[in-house]
Amino acid sequence: MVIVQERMIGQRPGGRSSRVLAAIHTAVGELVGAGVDRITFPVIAERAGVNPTTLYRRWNDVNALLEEVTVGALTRDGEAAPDVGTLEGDLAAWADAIVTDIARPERARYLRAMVGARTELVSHCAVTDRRREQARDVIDRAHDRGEAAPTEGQVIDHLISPLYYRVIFALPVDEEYGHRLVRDVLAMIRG
Amino acid sequence: MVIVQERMIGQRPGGRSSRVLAAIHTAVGELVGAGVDRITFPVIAERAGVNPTTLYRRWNDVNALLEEVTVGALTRDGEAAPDVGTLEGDLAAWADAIVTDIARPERARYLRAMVGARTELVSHCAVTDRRREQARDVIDRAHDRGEAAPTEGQVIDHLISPLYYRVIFALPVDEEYGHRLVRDVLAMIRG
DNA sequence: TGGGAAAGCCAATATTTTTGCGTTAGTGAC
DNA sequence: GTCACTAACGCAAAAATATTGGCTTTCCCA
Repeated sequence: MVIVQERMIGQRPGGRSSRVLAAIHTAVGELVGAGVDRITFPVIAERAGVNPTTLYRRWNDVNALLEEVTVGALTRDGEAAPDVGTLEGDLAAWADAIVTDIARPERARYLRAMVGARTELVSHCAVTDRRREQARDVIDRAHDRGEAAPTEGQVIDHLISPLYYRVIFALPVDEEYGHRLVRDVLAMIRG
Repeated sequence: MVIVQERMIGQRPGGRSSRVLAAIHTAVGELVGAGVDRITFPVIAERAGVNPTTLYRRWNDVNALLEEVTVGALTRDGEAAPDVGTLEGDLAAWADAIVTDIARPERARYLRAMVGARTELVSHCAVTDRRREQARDVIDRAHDRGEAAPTEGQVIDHLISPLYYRVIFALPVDEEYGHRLVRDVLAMIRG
């Protein structure tokens, strides 16, 4: 006589598992920050003091792990888009912040790894979701001041997309370029 | 007595080398087209009837080979941007062509692999250079007709970039989206 | 033709990935 | 508390992939 006990089969968030996960995330961050070129599971595992098998079991490949770390880091630091007082000023200052952020070599490494991890269509991109919220803020402030403003989609398509596109294809990005994009977006809403 | 003979030390375009190269390119194309998920050097080598070492010697990694194949394919099919008779019509038809092109799963696979291959800054992106030429054509035709037209850079930044951005991040793309981008670009030059 | 080197192949080695299975340690039930 | 259950980790062996040294083929040019 066997009684199959019905129980909540769930994850295990506490204790050792979380410690291991934290160690792995930290290790990845250190390696990427140090500019290590060959980031493999064995390398990460050694630095985290963990068995490589654990990594292979939990993630399909290195890119998937890098994506997870990236998303975690991006959702954690929730700085708001700068508030300068005008739409053009807000957009320009925000573009500057984005440029200095994504022009960092390790951020580029993360982004490219993320792209490699994608295999099938998704409805939204976690990495740029934060950007979407920030765009929302800037636009709302403009509306409150009675200024005409682009839509959220327009900001994503014509400011965020070109910037990320360039970083991903390893093309140079600077503040002047960001400002040009801002001018284009503003011209768009006057058209 | 040794005489170091000064000779053109160059590549070797003919004979076996070119046959091997062609076989490799073909093999990659077939594998990508067939949707094979794990494309490794041994797999490619077997299909091409070549020793894997040849691949390791010639390319640093699979992504580098995929990039080469991609660039070759893109520069080969040199269809011109459609000529409808108006700037808006040209841009819309061109956007449609791009959407149907890059929405294909194997193209997305190529693009993502390319991105993974990039490690250091480059001055231009071979894959989108063809797009730049096409943009140039559309803009020149508009100018010839006396129409106001965006700059080449604007077309790249606000039409090409958002489209590729979406494909790379595995976000859905359709013709309606392309048309929205075209409308934004046109609004921009009126602003 | 024939010298010289580019490009291939083969074989040995290193590294990474995969898999089966024993062990550790969170978690809920009592 | 302690017990049963099992998710998650570790270990070790095997498979696959990547790397490297040295030899052979075959283009290319004189």
